[in-house]
Formats: sequence, structure tokens, C-alpha cells
Amino acid sequence: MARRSAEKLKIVPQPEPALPRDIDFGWLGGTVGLHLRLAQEVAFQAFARRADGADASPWRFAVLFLIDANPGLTQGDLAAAIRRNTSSLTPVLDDLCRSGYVVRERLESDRRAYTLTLTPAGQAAMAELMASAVAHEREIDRLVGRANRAEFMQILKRIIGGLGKDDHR
Amino acid sequence: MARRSAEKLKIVPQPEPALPRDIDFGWLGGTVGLHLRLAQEVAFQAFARRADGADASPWRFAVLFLIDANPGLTQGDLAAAIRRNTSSLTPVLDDLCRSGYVVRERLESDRRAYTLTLTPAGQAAMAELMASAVAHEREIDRLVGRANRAEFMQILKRIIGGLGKDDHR
DNA sequence: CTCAAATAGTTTGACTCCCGACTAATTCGC
DNA sequence: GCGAATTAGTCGGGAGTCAAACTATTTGAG
Repeated sequence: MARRSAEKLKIVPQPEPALPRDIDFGWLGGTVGLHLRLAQEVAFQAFARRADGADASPWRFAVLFLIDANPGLTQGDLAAAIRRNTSSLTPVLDDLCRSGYVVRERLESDRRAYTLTLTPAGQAAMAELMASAVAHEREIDRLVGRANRAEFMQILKRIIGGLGKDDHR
Repeated sequence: MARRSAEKLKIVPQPEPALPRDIDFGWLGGTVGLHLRLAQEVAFQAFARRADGADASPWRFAVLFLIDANPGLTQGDLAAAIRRNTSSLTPVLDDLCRSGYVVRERLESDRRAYTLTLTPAGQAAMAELMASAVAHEREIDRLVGRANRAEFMQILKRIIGGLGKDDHR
């Protein structure tokens, strides 16, 4: 009530209110698990950003890539390869078929299954994404360092094999 | 298929390989990006499996840990620390409050904000999860290899810093 | 041959996450 | 003081995931 401009001016010289307060991460800040998560996340987002025009997540690219490399594979095999539930794949493939990139055809020998193949349009889309993916991977390689790459991959594979005992299926 | 002509005993465990078909991963199989993703994923699932009784994902643990280490921090600060949107935090905190682990109190000096603190029950839950987290991290360390740990972390940090688009902060 | 179990894929429901719009409280300009 | 801009947190909608239930087909025991 008695506040006058003089008092307000007194408040002005404080630039600190916006400080986000630095957080003490303690033990958590030194864990591999947290950093693995953060690294994966930024890599994922960087890919999505790079391939933005093409409506593509890394998994979407992987689907196109794997169908291209393994024409005629079934949805179940594909799902196992990307470690996703088959029910997660259904809408993705629906969409890719609708876009004219992929064709689903009943397998002669087992008419419960579909075989997947890329159309020419799908191959073109894949090739375009491939360019982004290569550039993305090159940037990661640069950050990893050429000398460390092989060992870094080795370690990741050990983690995948060592922890992923029975996680899927 | 070891289908022994058993009687009506339905207990016929079939953890058989069920090898799906050899997929050609080609270029994709040699990328850091894919392996980073898979490693993070198995690590995440391994944690969840280990801490199963306690209804806990790694993020849930991180939330409890960070509130414990920084009592009185606000939701916004916490969200920034775990790199999640504040709106992602709301239901998690709702749940933790409902469980009696966390209390939200309006901050005196700025009544838009909440301060977060752990209740004794929350501290107990956190301590229990901490045991799982330590065991989890120890297992990862074992897979990484003692000699490689520092460099491995260093590389992950370079990826985080190099690809993270500074979208927050 | 017949019928029950297994398998490929889809659908549905629950859960988690994000983004953008919204509400409430604060701050600042006047 | 009174409103505009700002900030903390919530709400609603959309995307992605899995598990379980479901349909259609294949396999196999008798």
C-alpha cells in the first residue's frame, strides 16, 4: 500500500530470479544408465530432426531398410528384428502401404502370413532417408571418435547381450 | 518340437528357440545409433524387471532420488533435470502424492509453484529402489568393463552434448 | 478325418510421453 | 492500483508401445 516507486527501484537490481537452481544429481549423475538414456534420446531426436521433411523416425527408417534388405520377410520376423511387438507394427505398415511404399502379400505356403516388399516408390523413399541416416551416423561417429568406435560398439553389444536375456518374447 | 505325447498334462513348457529367420541387417547392423537404442532399451527393461515389486521405472526412481537430494525443488526444475516436459511430470507426481511418497506444497514466495519433498514413506521407498538401482548399475559396470568405464561415459557425454540441440535452457 | 492346439496378424484397452492450449499467480509498465 | 506480459502447473489430444482377446489358417494327435 505504501509502496512507492522508490521502493520498487530498490528491488530492480536483482538479476537472480530466473536462475533455474542447480540440481544436485548426486550418485545418479555418475551412472551409466542415465547417460545411456540421454544419449539415446538426443540421438533419436537428432535423427528425427534431420529427416524431418520425410516423416520419419529412426524406426520407420529401419522398417523400410530391413524390408529392402530382406524382401519377402514376414511381419513377425520384422517385428522381432526391430524388437517391437507385432501389434506395434500393424499401424506402421498400414501407413506405409497406404503411402504406396510397401506391399503386403499373402504367403503362398502359409496364408496366415504376409510377405513384405518395397515398391519402387518405397525404395526411393528409403534411399532418401538413407542419406539422412548416413549423415546422422557420421556425426555420431565424429563424436565417438574414430579410434574409439569399435570398442564403443563392443561395449554396447555386451550390454545388449548381457541384459537382454529374456526381455522380448 | 519336443512334443512328447504327454497325457492331458498341459504343462508342456516350450521355451524353444523359435528362431525366426536370419535377417540381414546390412549397414544398419553396424550403426552406433541402433546399438545405442537397443542398449538403452534392455537397460531400461532390466531395471524395471529388477525393481519389479516396487512399481518403478527408472524415471520414477530418478524423480524420487532427485526430490530426496534436492528437497523443496519445484516441478519445473525437476522436469528440466530429467529432461521431461512438466506436463509429463504431473501424472507421475499425482501418483506419488496419492501413494503418500511426496508432498506438494505451495511455495510461499511464489504461490504458482509447488515445492516437492519426500515423506518418510517416500524416503523408505526411495531407499529400497536405491538398492535395486545400485545393483543394476553394478551389473552394467561389469558389462562395460572397469577399464573402459570412464571413457565410455566420456563418449556418451560427448554424444549428449554434441547432438542435444539445447532446446531447453 | 476330425477337432484341439499352435501360429500370423489385427483389434482393443491401458499406459506413457509430448505438444499446445488453458488457468492461476506474479511482475511490470504506466 | 489496473491491465499486459510472463511464469508454474494442469488439461486434452495425438503418437507409440505392449498385452490380451480375437479371427483365420495350419498342424498334429488319435
